Amino acid sequence: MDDDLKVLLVQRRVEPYQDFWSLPGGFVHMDESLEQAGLNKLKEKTNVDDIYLEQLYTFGDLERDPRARVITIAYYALVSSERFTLKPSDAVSDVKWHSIYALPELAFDHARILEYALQRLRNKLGYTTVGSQLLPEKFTLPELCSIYEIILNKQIDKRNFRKKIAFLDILEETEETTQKHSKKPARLYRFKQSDIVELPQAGRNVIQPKIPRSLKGL
Amino acid sequence: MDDDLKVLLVQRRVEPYQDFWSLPGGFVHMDESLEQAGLNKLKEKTNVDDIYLEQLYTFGDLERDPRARVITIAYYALVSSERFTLKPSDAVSDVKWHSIYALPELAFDHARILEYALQRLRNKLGYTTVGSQLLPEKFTLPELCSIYEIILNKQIDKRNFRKKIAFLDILEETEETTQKHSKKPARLYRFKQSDIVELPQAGRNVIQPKIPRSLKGL
DNA sequence: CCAAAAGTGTTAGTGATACACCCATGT
DNA sequence: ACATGGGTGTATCACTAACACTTTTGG
Repeated sequence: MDDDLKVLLVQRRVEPYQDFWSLPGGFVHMDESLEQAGLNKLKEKTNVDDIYLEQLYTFGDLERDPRARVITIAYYALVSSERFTLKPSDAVSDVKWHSIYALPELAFDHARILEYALQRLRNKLGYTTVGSQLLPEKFTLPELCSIYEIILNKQIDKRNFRKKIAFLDILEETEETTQKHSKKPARLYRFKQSDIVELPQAGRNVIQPKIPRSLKGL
Repeated sequence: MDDDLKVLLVQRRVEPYQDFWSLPGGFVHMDESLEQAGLNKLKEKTNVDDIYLEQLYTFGDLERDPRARVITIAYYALVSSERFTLKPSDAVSDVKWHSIYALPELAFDHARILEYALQRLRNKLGYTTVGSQLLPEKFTLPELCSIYEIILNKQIDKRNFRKKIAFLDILEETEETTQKHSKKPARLYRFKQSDIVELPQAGRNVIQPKIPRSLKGL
């Protein structure tokens, strides 16, 4: 919880794009499912398993890698960075979290992949409970709200937010409140279902960027 | 235009799944982009090029094909079936359009792929102009409406539909009307932009299944 | 007692749905 | 003249967005 949306990047030790930052990845083995392969790659660089990966898109343009034709099946996941202890592997010189709003220049077409991922994440936020991945089991409503604010990169009205969440009926109150936050204590909540669920139609578009009527002429 | 949503399937001549119907496909060559590969495969079986393909999803489970590990990068497209003349290739015994609402048993995990595709298509219909792919350049509003009805598999109120379309401001009137449809002639329209565009936020959910409030508890 | 964050309701506007009749043509 | 499909308007309801003050705690 440090109020930023970050991406895990690894720094390349070898050409091409030596010293550039890139998305962690590797080859899919014959005996791994795609998702399992993603999990394995991730485990090599970090210490997390038991994490929800979602397939993003498959990138297969011919010029993606100057050395050879490479097809990348991109996955993404959300985690609290607290759950990680990074461990650089041999092939890379460094592994680090980077704010998605202040990225270095990336290797290959990885900037494009990230852009696509961010867009997807923002959409998903509107009709699923993906946000749950970024919080501990129990959390406060202001914390949940700030997940939305950080990912959507805009301010959200907290009264409307609370109303919407209440209507969606996806949380349950606990008896506990925060302490020592040096301010007024906040009630802790937990998700009724721990996995990511689709919101009912009526409750979609939880919070989405407002687009003025005048743009209708698209 | 025969009032049904159909899928192009090929019948397998060889094991496994001999005589089963399956989605057309093939291997991606080293020097083809993924989309180009899709177009090429399609061209082998039909006679269309110049068609908009969209990547659906990449399926990579280990048990998909009993012979070997196969990763399938699925694409889908929409076309008026009139634009096609089918030409069976050597590897298959037949190529045919099948109503998506009355499919035979399919080879491999192709039923699942199709299900996924239909779901995606229905969603896209709500916030893009994909439907345009299924119509000739000039078409009537009832025709456009029936595209929605067929794909969503439900009735749509034509007054609300016309209102919504007008508001979206994506069509332009032509001077022409239909003739000889043996009934009252209908005005012909055309899309202002010939490609698929995203609808403005305000105009999304053109037509979507109504979900009663009482389901809010997901 | 002051600063900081938590918590709480109402109103106005906009988009969605439901619904029934007249019109133009071909036969 | 009639059958068929094209075309049109209104009223209600539900969701969204905007907005300001009080409460609780720690220092």
